[in-house]
Amino acid sequence: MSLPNAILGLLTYQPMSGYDLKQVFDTSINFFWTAQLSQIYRELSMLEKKGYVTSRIEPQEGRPDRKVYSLTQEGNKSFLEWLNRFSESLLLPVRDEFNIRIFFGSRLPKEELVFQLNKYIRELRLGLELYNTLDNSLRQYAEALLRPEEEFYWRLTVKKGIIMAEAAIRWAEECLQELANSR
Amino acid sequence: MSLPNAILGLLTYQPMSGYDLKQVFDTSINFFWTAQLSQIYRELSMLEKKGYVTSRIEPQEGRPDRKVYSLTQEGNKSFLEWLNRFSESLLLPVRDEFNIRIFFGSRLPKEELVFQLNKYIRELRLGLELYNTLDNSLRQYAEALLRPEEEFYWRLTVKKGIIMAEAAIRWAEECLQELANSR
DNA sequence: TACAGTTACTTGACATGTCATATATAACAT
DNA sequence: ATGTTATATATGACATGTCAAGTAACTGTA
Repeated sequence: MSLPNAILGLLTYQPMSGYDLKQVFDTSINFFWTAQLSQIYRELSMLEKKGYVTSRIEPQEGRPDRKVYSLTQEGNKSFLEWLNRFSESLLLPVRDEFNIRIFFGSRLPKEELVFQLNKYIRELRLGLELYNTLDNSLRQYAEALLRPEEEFYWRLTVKKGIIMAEAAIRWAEECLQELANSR
Repeated sequence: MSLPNAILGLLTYQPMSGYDLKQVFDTSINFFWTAQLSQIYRELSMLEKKGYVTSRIEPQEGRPDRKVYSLTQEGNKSFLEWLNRFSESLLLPVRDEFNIRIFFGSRLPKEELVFQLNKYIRELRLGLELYNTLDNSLRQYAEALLRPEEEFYWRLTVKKGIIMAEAAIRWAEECLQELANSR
């Protein structure tokens, strides 16, 4: 139920096409809930069937016509209901494939584990850099979407990404330490 | 591809029924990769079709017969290949529904946000307690599965759970702080 | 004695997510 | 001239995950 509601939520800002939505996703929600274009298009047609959005074709010269979706009153109502209806448990099932490999770590050569842990750390550091540059451009993003009052909350979600990535780096470094000790 | 390989990995310890596998899951892998019984049964029959496991019916008195699955040589080979084939990117897409709601936080009453953040912290603390008691029982678990040499790696996965939960708690507390400041 | 809970296995429908491919045109670079 | 990237939408096959219910018989509790 997250993706359709994330889409409805973004459409509360302004009418957008599926392509537009993907752009906004990639610079915001994508960091904690990924969506592919194909999924967005599918959800949009399902939301239209339910009457939560309406579409309007905008002819364009030279490039394919835009299909712009707008939120309906029922769509807005449904979104706000979802937003206010926090699930029983706020802890969603974690899916961490990297941890599965660590779980079976005794079957891997230690050098391979050390190599992969270092690679993991490198990738997390790249992610951190991305979050930090994103953090700087948040204000412009808020202005572009005509939603300056959202900036505060967007900043909180970015902060979570940063804190979690830093924690994962610390964990991986401890793993390297313990692997070195156990040799 | 994670679930079938997690199952194959557990079957390297000893032959088990789907029900057994679920028990082991619930006390270990479930913390970073959840699986429902129905999923495990489905994967087992698919793995059998591929020739990665074989099954044998163990008649039981009084209760339904057990269908015990054993790893084949090809199954073991396939598992080890998967284990050694780390994916290009070690950072799987994160799915954090709680963060979606924070993203749209301006649409929620502040008291509701504060309430949910506190609930989030409480749940994470409960999770931490669980991890800590689990940590103490890891040795017995390792002995029960006749795999004392795995304990070291299992402990690393538990450590990740603890570190990540602690980080999430810190984030939520910072959110509460910032919400209080912004009032 | 009735009911709930546990052991054990299975199926079906559905929801969600991924990957590959298709169409079409403009702008830009090699 | 040719190829790549960006704009824009869409579909199909498949993989994966969730939810609900069904069968069957024992064990423990009220």
